[in-house]
Amino acid sequence: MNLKEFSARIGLSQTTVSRALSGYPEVKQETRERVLAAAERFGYRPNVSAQRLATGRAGAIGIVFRGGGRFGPHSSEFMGGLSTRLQEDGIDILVSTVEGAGDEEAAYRRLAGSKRVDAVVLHSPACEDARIPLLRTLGLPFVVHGRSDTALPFAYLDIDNRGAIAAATRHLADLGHRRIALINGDTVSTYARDRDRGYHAVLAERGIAADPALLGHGEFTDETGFRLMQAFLALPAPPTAVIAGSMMSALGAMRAIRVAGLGVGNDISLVAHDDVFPYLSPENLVPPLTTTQSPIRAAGGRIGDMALRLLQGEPVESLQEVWPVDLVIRGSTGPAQA
Amino acid sequence: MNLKEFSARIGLSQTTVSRALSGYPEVKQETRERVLAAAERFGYRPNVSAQRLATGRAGAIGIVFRGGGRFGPHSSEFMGGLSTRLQEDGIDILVSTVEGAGDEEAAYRRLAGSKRVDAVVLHSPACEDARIPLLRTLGLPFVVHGRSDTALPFAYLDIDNRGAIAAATRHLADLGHRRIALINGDTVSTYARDRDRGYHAVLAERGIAADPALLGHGEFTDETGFRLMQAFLALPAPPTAVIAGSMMSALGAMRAIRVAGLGVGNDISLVAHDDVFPYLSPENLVPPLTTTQSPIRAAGGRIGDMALRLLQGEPVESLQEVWPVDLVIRGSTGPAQA
DNA sequence: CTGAAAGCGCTTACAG
DNA sequence: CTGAAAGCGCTTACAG
Repeated sequence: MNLKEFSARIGLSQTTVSRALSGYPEVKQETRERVLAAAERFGYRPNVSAQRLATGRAGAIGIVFRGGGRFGPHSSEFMGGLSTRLQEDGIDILVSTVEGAGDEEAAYRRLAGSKRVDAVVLHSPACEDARIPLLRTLGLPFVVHGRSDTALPFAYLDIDNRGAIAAATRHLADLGHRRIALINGDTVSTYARDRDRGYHAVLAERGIAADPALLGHGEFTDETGFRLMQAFLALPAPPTAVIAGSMMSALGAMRAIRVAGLGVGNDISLVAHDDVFPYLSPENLVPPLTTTQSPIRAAGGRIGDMALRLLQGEPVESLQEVWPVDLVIRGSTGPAQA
Repeated sequence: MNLKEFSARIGLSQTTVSRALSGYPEVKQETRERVLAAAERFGYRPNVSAQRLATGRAGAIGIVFRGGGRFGPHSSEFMGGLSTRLQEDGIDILVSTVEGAGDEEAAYRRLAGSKRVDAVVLHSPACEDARIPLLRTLGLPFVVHGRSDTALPFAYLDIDNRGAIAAATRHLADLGHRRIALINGDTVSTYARDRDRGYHAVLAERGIAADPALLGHGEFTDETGFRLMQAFLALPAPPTAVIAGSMMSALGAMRAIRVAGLGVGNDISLVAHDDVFPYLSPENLVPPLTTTQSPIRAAGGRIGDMALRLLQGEPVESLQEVWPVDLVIRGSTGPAQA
């Protein structure tokens, strides 16, 4: 049933019915109620394609993932928060997957050109990210999950990566550790740079010489965590503590520690950054893991919120947030062994 | 730029331009090339909302998730495959999240009523799933990931859950195990029933009495795996082998085994069903895990394919597949200890 | 507060 | 092989 039929059936014009359904103020309360009740009864729902064409709004927000749709756990949790939030406002979320970074530009051009989305969420920004000027050129509004160094302001939500890793490093230094390793993410991302900075700042603050051999970069997987930790343990002077950038890396690191016949928490202290996955809790590990925690799911929800506000015309300057990160001390960190 | 402007610019009618761009056969080759080149040069792309309204096709496929968007790793991998495949054909994927099962019906009604999607993918079916008759009533085409007992045929792709767990159980029995535990998924799903069946069939075949205390059900999380395994180990006669329904459960089970001071592979054999996650490989665990493996990502891709074919009018009877599952033997399974 | 009608940007049956 | 025009199902400026 379409609007024409439906409005004929209830003896009102299409105009009035449309307005009643869309919540416009100029409809009499009684009329609105009648329309809503009838829509419910007849099961009438406006055709979204027609609405979108008529209003010029796509009613959707886009997000592009590299790696051919190999969503990691971080992306999934983030998406869960984002889509749940956007759904409240009836906004669809359009996921595009591309193979490499080179295809990403084409994806944005396509999204913008075909008016398929009203805005996009940009994630995993590099320190100087070419996608930001591109989106500006395309006139496609965007919210960044993370930060980037740019001349012009933009909407973003980031967590305090620097502060988080600084807190973790400081906690370990307080326990007497002097050889502290860091398993960080890929090298181009701003978040990895910020974490490196937090780490180095505290080392300097405590008069600990930074050893490049104790700093590793790689994907947030169990395997990378394992491999990097094994390399650390094979050093002439292995670390007595390690900070893992994610729960996945931490699982691998724990494994490497055990394989080496060492104990987590007594021989080697371990802190992980936890993005909070419902299926993997740090307090359930043995020993329970000390973490810096920040639910990436909540960040997804908040970014959905910000995207909506951006589309309502809020200036980007008021859409910039940095979330603090808590350090939660559990059993995996302890005094440095002599 | 819209079609009117664009076609005026290149001196052709909207009709011809539209046909050239959509690949209709009646356009002269030379004209088509001219149009495509011009579209590229001017950056013209048809407005998708207008296309959708004109054609009556939503150009999108829907999928509904329960649990408020708390996507587990299985959903994510599946979605990666699905969206990558659909994207090849320019079909969007529309994710709806609902809280509980009760809200799911409303979600389908909304998707169907507003013509937001052309078809949906139904997942995690129960043995008798009310959503199947509902979708049929709504006239919304669908492909099921999994199977369900229904009178009428429908399109589906499932893996051979029964055969997979039967193979795992048989492998353990061959190694001399007589007390084999199974950590299965939730109880209502068809896949869990099929796995139970495969397990029980082999126990019967080998003359092993089934002990209900060795059969556990729950979410595929690290925590559930841990909890169930601890319960098994606390039995008067604990199992010497265990089959975990997912890699997540297996991680938890391994942890429980270690916490009990036992070794995986020597004291307790472990087989896991592996849906293949890029960030967690069974061969990287210590010991490497024996698994029944079936990439859920590939299943997502294939289901995208089937959905497309369904929309092209292929009969559901030709859209029914059951994938065999391989048993890959690694170090986590060994001879039963006396 | 309500309605007639134009317009959103496409596709496609029909005519040539 | 190409084009003029109707139609997809809404929204909304304008008029009353």
